[in-house]
Amino acid sequence: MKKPETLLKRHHVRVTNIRKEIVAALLEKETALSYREIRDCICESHDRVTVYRTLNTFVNEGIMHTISSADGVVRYALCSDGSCEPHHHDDRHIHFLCKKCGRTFCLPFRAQPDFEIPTGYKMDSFEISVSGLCENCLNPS
Amino acid sequence: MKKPETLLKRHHVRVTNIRKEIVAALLEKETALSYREIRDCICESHDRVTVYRTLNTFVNEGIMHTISSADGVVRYALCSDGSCEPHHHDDRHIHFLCKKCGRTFCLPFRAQPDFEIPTGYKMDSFEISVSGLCENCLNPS
DNA sequence: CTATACTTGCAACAATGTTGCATAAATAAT
DNA sequence: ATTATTTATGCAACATTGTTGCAAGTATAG
Ligand SMILES: [Mn+2]
Ligand SMILES: [Mn+2]
Ligand SMILES: [Zn+2]
Ligand SMILES: [Zn+2]
Repeated sequence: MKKPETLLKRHHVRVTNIRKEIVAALLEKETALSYREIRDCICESHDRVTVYRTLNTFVNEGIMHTISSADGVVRYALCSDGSCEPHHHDDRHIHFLCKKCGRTFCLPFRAQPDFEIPTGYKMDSFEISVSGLCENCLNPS
Repeated sequence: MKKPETLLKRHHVRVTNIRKEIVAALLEKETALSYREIRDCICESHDRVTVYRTLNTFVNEGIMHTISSADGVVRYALCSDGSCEPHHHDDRHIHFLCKKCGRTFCLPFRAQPDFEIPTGYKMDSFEISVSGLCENCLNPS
């Protein structure tokens, strides 16, 4: 388990309470979280605006990336070590939305499929969102 | 070129002005449109709420489906004939977002790739969003 | 043509997200 | 350790998206 402070320093951003709290929430839950969920994990006294600004900073600095699911909710997930440079998110991994518990996971990188896209179109990057049942919901222990 | 009225009747929804205008806009542009873009295509006097309710009706009746892109904007696209049943959108096609012109296209169905997802997860459905350059922007005529 | 079922517009509300500006806090410099 | 500088925060205000309840209007079936 990594310390939020270490992570922030490694990315050369100032260490503040709200930043530590938000990173801690993401590290603890181990899933992607929406603004609302993040809000519910941190001290209530922080202003909404500060939360949004913090999340924007994290995305810009390559600390987190956003995931916009089919349900229209934007979620934030920690970038795995070294996978995201500032302003250059590496999107080679797949996102998984569990239909039962509603949690969103970044799946570990696996072999990527090839696509057939029509002639005339040029592909730069792609994103794959899978939905179904997560480990926990499929095999409740 | 199909008539909006025909399309609405085939789906057993009442034919009203706003419905004809919205379907006409989608048929004409041949791309997915956001609420904002749709609003700019139709008569200004229609109420916002009616636009949203119309779009919801269309999605529920299988006339359109939504696309939530990486930019967080929800777009609406006509379902190709027979591809969508009410409440049961067929998501076998790929969505393409052009980085230059910003337009979103539903690509015609092609062979689908296989995914490797980690053991323990069960996949129900998936969605693929590709971004890059569209026909028009790649080969300006 | 009339009855009825559905659609519309309006008012009100809630959530998300942004900007400008003064104050406060974190870090760098002394 | 103290001060100076840079950056972050809180507050007010605003814009946009999206929803609901309700009364009035309209499309369609009979
Ligand atoms: Mn991810
Ligand atoms: Mn589509
Ligand atoms: Zn689950
Ligand atoms: Zn284009």
